[in-house]
Amino acid sequence: MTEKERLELANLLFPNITKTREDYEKMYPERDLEEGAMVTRYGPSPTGSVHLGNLLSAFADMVYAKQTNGSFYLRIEDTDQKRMIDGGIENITSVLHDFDILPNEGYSFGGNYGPYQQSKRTDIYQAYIKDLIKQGLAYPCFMTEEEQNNIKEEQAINKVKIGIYGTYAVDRDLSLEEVKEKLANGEEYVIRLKSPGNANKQIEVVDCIKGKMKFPEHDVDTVLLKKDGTPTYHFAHAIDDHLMHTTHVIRGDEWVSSLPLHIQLFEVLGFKPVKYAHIAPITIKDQETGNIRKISKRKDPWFGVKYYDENGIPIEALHLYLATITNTNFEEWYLNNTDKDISEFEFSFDKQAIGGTSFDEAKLVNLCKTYFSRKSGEEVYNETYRWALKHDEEYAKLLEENKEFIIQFFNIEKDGPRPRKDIAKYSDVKEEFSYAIDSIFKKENYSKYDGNKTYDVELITEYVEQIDLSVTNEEWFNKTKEFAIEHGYAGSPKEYKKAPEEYKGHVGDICEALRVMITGRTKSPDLFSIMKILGKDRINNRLEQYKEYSNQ
RNA sequence: GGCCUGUUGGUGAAGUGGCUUAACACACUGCCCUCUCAAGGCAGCAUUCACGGAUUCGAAUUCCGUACAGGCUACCA
Repeated sequence: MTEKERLELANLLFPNITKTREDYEKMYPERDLEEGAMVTRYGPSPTGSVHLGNLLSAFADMVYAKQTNGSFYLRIEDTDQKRMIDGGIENITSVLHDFDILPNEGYSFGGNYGPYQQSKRTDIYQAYIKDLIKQGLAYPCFMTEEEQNNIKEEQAINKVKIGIYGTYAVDRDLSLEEVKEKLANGEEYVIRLKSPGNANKQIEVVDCIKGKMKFPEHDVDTVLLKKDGTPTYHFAHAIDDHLMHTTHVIRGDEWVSSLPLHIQLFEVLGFKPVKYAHIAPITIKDQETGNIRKISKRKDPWFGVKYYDENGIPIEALHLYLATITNTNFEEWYLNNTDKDISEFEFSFDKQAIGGTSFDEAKLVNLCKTYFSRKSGEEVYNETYRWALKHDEEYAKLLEENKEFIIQFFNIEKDGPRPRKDIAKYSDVKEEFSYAIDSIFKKENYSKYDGNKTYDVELITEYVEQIDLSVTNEEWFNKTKEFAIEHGYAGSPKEYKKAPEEYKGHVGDICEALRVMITGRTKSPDLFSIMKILGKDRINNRLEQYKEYSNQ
């Protein structure tokens, strides 16, 4: 086709597209950002629910843009209208809000490079397609599904690469007359790239995470515009990331094999290339098969994003976990920088795992515990309260009524250099501090404590009668020792071990009895602190309850 | 079938040719501390980096082959 014929074809195919690519280039000028600033984007497709993997890539997008004073934007990739699900878009934005992974630009966040929704950009894509046709770099293809399937079969039999390329691309060099005829017949068509590549040549690609990779050049005439006039992912990616001036495309690993196509597309379109960073999928070792597999919604509850909220895993702790997946050296840094915020850590692509990143639940739990241990009692209260409001209204109400009182419990052993690590989730708090609120204690009582041991209530009652709650912890313990010795118990476990037959037990046993009667559990934070907060009346009340319980 | 990528302990992993008799963390086991837990301290936990070969004075690190795993091979993203 001559240049003139191509122009005619372009106008024939896209009569309503009046804006040119030059118009769009002017509309979306280069961003005014400082040197090294990264522009990243999260480009979900509203075809299913958000999962951990999505969160991970969005998190990485956010973190890199933030630390370079760049921009992180949200773009809805909804070119496949068939697979759209109801509420899909709303779900994406609400998850980003819930998990505090907030773009500073994009769909529902504003910005100058919109619309940030691909289904609203059809005219833009078509303007570029029209230009490509004018230049002879793309062409309409009228092949039917059947014709394509036949080619596929033939290729499979001959064991050659599958796809429309080279001599298989039969509509590549149709004359203008032929095209007009097919159009007149009402034949449907797609627009394909007239790939200039040669598969015998190699290209080297540098990925920010994976490093150097070699591929054969892309030579398939990939579909750019579908029958319905909407772009394929590949084409939309090239146009959008160029026009929105993305500097780093951070996306899932499943895209690496499209890299030769994407690079070619940028070349053909005359765009400045973007940098790519491909994140390995989150994997898990299957308990049954022992194989490493992609994390799955069915088998792994942590995969779904709801899990974190429902179980009361703090968002910040999840960020911590995402950070440890994103950069392998983050974990050590966090452990050694107890007073620093996650934003002070410098993320870098070469500290990112190349292979699959395995999900380690035990590590998540531990991270959560560390997170809680660094929070003050007041903070624990506020966050737990917020969570309970949504998931356990009854408890929220109790927290509200007992606010100042329960914060005292949350603060036990918090001031030292080695804070307690006993809570991992908000949902643990109610159980862990069940002794702090009378009404909960009454209900739960000693039901959770199913030890066979019975304790001497008379002895403990006598002990409580003489107790002085105004003294220091040390004085208290010395008194307790004295009391133990007076009543035939050893003053320390060591002494007891030396001659067990001489004693009824040791101080620890008295404390244990006391602990069980007061808290209903054999483990608790510092006993004396609990007693001080509870006060004598409550303690006596618990003793009464224990009597009733043990008489049953 | 073709094209890519990966494979270090129970787990997550550090490591990019000699400083590695493989860091660190989680888990586990034992001891210590101790009123119970938790935390903390100490010790133990891969003589070896999927396997085979090559290069080198020297390899977990480079190259080739094999096995296994994952991804892509759509008018889905």
